[in-house]
Amino acid sequence: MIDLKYLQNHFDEAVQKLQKKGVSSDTLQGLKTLFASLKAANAAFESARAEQNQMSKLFGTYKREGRDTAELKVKVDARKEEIASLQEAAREAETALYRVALSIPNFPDESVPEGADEKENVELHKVLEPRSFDFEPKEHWALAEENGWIDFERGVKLAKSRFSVLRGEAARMERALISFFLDTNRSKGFEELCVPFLNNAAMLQGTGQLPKFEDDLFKIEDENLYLIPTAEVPLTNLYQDEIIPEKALPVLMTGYTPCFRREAGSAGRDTRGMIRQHQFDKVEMVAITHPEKSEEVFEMMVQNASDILTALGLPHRVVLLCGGDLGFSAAKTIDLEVWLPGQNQYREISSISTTGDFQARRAKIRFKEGKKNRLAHTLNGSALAVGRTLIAIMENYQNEDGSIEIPEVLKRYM
RNA sequence: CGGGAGAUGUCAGAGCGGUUGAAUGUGCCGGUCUUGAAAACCGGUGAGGGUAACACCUCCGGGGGUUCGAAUCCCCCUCUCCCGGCCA
Repeated sequence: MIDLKYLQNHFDEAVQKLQKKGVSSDTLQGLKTLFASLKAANAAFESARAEQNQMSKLFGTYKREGRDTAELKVKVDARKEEIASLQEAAREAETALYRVALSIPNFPDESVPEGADEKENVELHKVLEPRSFDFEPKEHWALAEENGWIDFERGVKLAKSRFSVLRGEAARMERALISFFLDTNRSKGFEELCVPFLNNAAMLQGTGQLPKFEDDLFKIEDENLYLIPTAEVPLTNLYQDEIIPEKALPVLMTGYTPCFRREAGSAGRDTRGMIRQHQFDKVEMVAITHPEKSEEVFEMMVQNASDILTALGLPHRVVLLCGGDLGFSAAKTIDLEVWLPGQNQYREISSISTTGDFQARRAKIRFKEGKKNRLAHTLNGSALAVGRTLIAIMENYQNEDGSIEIPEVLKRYM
């Protein structure tokens, strides 16, 4: 959630910043008004309640002194209804405010370039030269079929479309990649965690998936739980509603989880192959930092993900997202796009974001700074998306006969 | 899933319906003492909102109710622990 006091005191700046994310000034004006209404309603209710409390306390005094309380009771009763309605008004004001506030995206960081969509993202640099092929490189689904690595049909049979089954060497490589990623992250100081793949609504609200993006989630109706769309949800919310000692910062976590996404808005996109599935494996990094240290940790996370790709020998480029392409919670995002020779293009394989204090404010993740509690910064990033790495290896390590080499660093895992 | 017990501040653990936001112990911070440390003693120490700072409001698992007034009484839910069933 954005800082409502900031919105109140620096309205024009706020409008300007959120323009990059397509939020109208009318919406923000409405939010500002709701915030003012809440404060007014609270003030009215609280002063009425204060009077009531004082009168109630008198009963104790009167009784001890043996005085009659009948007159006092009449006085209190007279205001009862009024106070109840003031309380109701304050509650309604709060509900109205949060209904809007929770659906407002985060402010983009100053360093985020202007732009409407992914076409205006800025390539920062490339790592590794794509190899040249003396034959026509195939796309991963063709290679998958030739090698019997991915069983798309039976995945659909077991569940529905956009589910698939990895078989044999592919299944082993999936497992090898997970281990390789976790080990690498651990060597950079990230604690490895194994977390629930179902989280409750409060957690999904904490990281920003709810209330706005419920349609993108798989929900277990009977239990009121959601399949996580990314390990960012459980890892970040591990510290929801907690106050972390300053010396424990930064908290660096990594974990492997499957991720589940309805892909509600992407009908027709990437229907072929394993690029976009309802279920995929991912190893995630999450950091909770002191606000002054988040930039530094962000750079480290980008470097780490890039280093993993480099270690695998996968050519990639580092891209700074423009304002229009930023996600809901993100203040700043860098994508790593891996080269897919079969598709002859770069495709996203990792996305590293800082949310500033946006998620921390929602999830109440704070730390002790001296005597004061302060909102932390939260960051997250893939290192890496496992299925897409598998695809990248297939396409980059293919031979003319359709066979696939195993990257050197993975050999000890297979 | 069935039966019993419980949910209070870092933790432990009190709390007749009214000066209890909460005894006491413990932990932590500061001070006295000490060459230093320990011990002892003194003081401070939950969160959110609000304020220039006070005041003030809210929070004793969550929600609702009774009452002038609820941590204390009633109802519902959730969670934890113990017993039984089932089970990786």
